[in-house]
Order: sequence, then structure tokens, then C-alpha cells
Amino acid sequence: MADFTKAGMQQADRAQVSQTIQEASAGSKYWQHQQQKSEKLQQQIDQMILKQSTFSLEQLQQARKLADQAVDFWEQRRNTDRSFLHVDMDAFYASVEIRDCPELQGKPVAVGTHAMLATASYEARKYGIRSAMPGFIALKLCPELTIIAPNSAKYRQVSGDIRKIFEQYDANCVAYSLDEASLEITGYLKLHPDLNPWTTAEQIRKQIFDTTRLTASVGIACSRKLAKIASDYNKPNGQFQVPAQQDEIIRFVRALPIRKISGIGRVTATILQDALGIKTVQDMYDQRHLLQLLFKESSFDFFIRTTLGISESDDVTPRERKSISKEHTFRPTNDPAELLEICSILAQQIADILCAYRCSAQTIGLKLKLDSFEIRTRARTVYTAVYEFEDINRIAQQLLRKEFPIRLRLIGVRVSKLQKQRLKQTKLDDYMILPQQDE
DNA sequence: GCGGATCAC
DNA sequence: TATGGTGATCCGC
Repeated sequence: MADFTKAGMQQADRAQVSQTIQEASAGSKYWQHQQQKSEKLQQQIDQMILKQSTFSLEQLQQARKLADQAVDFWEQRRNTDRSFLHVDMDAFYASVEIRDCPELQGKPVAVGTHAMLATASYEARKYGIRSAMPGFIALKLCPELTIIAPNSAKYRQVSGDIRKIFEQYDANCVAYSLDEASLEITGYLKLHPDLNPWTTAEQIRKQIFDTTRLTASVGIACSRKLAKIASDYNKPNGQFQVPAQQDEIIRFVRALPIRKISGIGRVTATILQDALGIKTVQDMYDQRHLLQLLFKESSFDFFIRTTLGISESDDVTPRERKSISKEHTFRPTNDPAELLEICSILAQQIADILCAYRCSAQTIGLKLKLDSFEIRTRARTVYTAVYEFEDINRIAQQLLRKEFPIRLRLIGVRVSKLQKQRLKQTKLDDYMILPQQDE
């Protein structure tokens, strides 16, 4: 249940932490729902084990051949010529709060709410506290823990400051979140022959500290994905370089537990481990024939590339948003009026955002989390795109009404199939030359 | 196109 | 007492 893969967790007393979490959870509706999910997962694993036992020797040999072909295919596309840095701020939100409140120096600190923590300081991680843990459980693990409500505006400010630094190195740097970014420094290094990736990383970390008084960790590699993994290797306040050589790259990735790979989450890791005995990337490579037989081609390809340390594409493709959503958790209720009211508030928020973006949407979706934590989604696509509150609210409420009677703890409203909204005719238009509208 | 699931942060 | 919010993607229908 507990996840010890995060940096800084090695010191926690795992058994003690697991037991405390267990005691805090056991019997709750959340826990019951988790139990159900894990039973389902176990069935899926049993099925997979059963299926394995049916493979003939020929099938296995053929699969191995196909897997080796895939290895060759990707190996031919390996490119080690580019240089990337992945910069990751250390315990970002918590570090900002501690910086701004020296009282907290050296104390366990977390940022979040009693319901959910976003970040835990390294001091707090020693107690087994981590992000995505409810605050009330964290307090059981460490009663002295200070929980601070998130100050998003402040984090955005700092995030903007470090972004300015990144842009000095790569005008097209990619921000993954407020505290993480990927930089290509291939061009920068060409312009500065006296520098190399390692010294550049040192320089950036110093620059970040000088302007924010915060520390960052940096991964250095010939692909964005490897750089990201490497940034976790010497955390906090450290850096690690994966040499840009095929054999070194393979040695590096094969030693990793699969859970360190971005894209392999808790569920996939459990399936791979319990059904196929795959714990590390080396195991993944050794079992490539089974992966070929048991998974869809796209998953299989992802696994093969993972074992080689080859990422799909490192090009920056400026992608536009595909959906906008608002959701809210509340004290569970089955009162239709109350539920419709919450739905309507969310619809209004969505309408406001659509308005700000000058967008309309063709699909309106509803997300419902039952009192039991079961999640349901409902959606409806309309012929002509909508953007006004009245339209969005009407459709969302229709979808909601169909589910009555129901007891909910969360409602979400989402719009997708977004399109740039046609400019509305106004009197002003008579005096303006409007850009040609597509369609 | 819809709904369930998974994942990252 | 009590387990979040946003956006993306994939799979099977």
C-alpha cells in the first residue's frame, strides 16, 4: 500500500509507517473501495498468469524473435547527439514555505490540506510522509508536522522566476509543472565551447539558488526522458549525468526498478511484478517475449523502448489544450437541489474559462464520485458547439438528473472538442476589418 | 463517440 | 471526522 519509491524515504521505518497508515484507513469507505480495486487487479493478474501457461514453445520463440526485431528497430533510431537537462525543484512548495518562515527550518513541513498533501519536506519524509497522502494520516505519523495551506500565487511567481533562467539556456524549454522543466542545451553548448553539460547544470543550479534561495536537482542525458529519470538520482540538491553512450545508457536504465520509469504507475508495476516477476528494467528486457504476447503493440513498444533508454520524440510540439474541467469534492449528499446547484456553479466556472479563452466546446462531460468512491463519467456531444453558461449548465444538469437518485461526494464538469469561438457580430464590427473565419 | 482506467504532478 | 484537482491517453466497446 505505502509507496517507498520516492527520494528521501529510505530512512522511514517501513513496517511502522505501513501499520500506522493501515490503522488510520482500515474500514473507511475509501479503504473498502481500494480493497475492491485491488481484488479486481488480482483477478486480472491471475488471468494473465493463466494465459502465460497456455503459450507453446513455438509461440514463445516467435515472440522472442519479434521482440528482438523491435529492439533492432528502435536501436537503429537511437540518437545520442543532443543534450538535455531536466531541472526539478526539491520539495518545491514546502521549500518555498520554509524559506519564507525560518521558524520552520529543520522541522517536518508539508503543504496541502487535512485531506491531501501536495508536498512534504525532506524532514517530513523521514516519517514516511509524502505527497498525495491525506494530512490527517500524516499527522498520525508525525504529530509535530506543520501543514501549510498552499499559496499557489507564490509558487507561480517563483516558477516564473526560474523559467526566466531556463529561457537563457533554451528559449523553447518545456515546463512540465510549476517545479519541473526540460531544457535542450545542445545549441547553448555550441555557443559556449568552454562549457559542458555538467558545468552548465552546476551553473543553472547556482543561478536558481542565487535568485530564489531554493535548491534544485538536475538530470543530464541525451534524451528528455533519461534526463528526467536522472534528475531523481541525486536528489535533493544534486545532479547526475547519464553518459551519451549506448552501453552506458543501457547499464543505467536496466538497473532501475520499473516504478522509476515515467509512465509506469502503481497498477502497471503491480501487474508486471506479480504476473511476470518483473521488478527491474533488466527483468523487463529478459521477459520481452512475454510482453510481446500479453500486451498491445503500443504498450509493448513502450516497454521495449524503456529497456533501451530510447524516448519516442524529444521535439517540442506546442500542443493546445484539448479539454477544460472543474471538479469539486464536498460532504456526501443525495439532495438533488444541492447536487444540481454544485453542478451549476461548476458549469458557470467552465463558461467563464471558455469565455476567457474565446473557445466553444462540442462535448460536455460529467464526472461523479459516489459516496462509495466509485467514479462514473457521462458525456454528451452536441451538433453545434456551445460556450454560454445556460447551454453548458442545461446539458450538464440533464446528464446529472439521469443518475438520480444518487449520493455523491464529488461532481466534475468537463468540456472537450474545443474550437476557437466565432467572433460575435457587434455594431463595432461594422468599423473593423475582421479576420477571415475558417470553416 | 462513450465510459472505465491509468498516469503525472 | 477525514483520502484533491486538472489534463492527457489508451482500451474495449
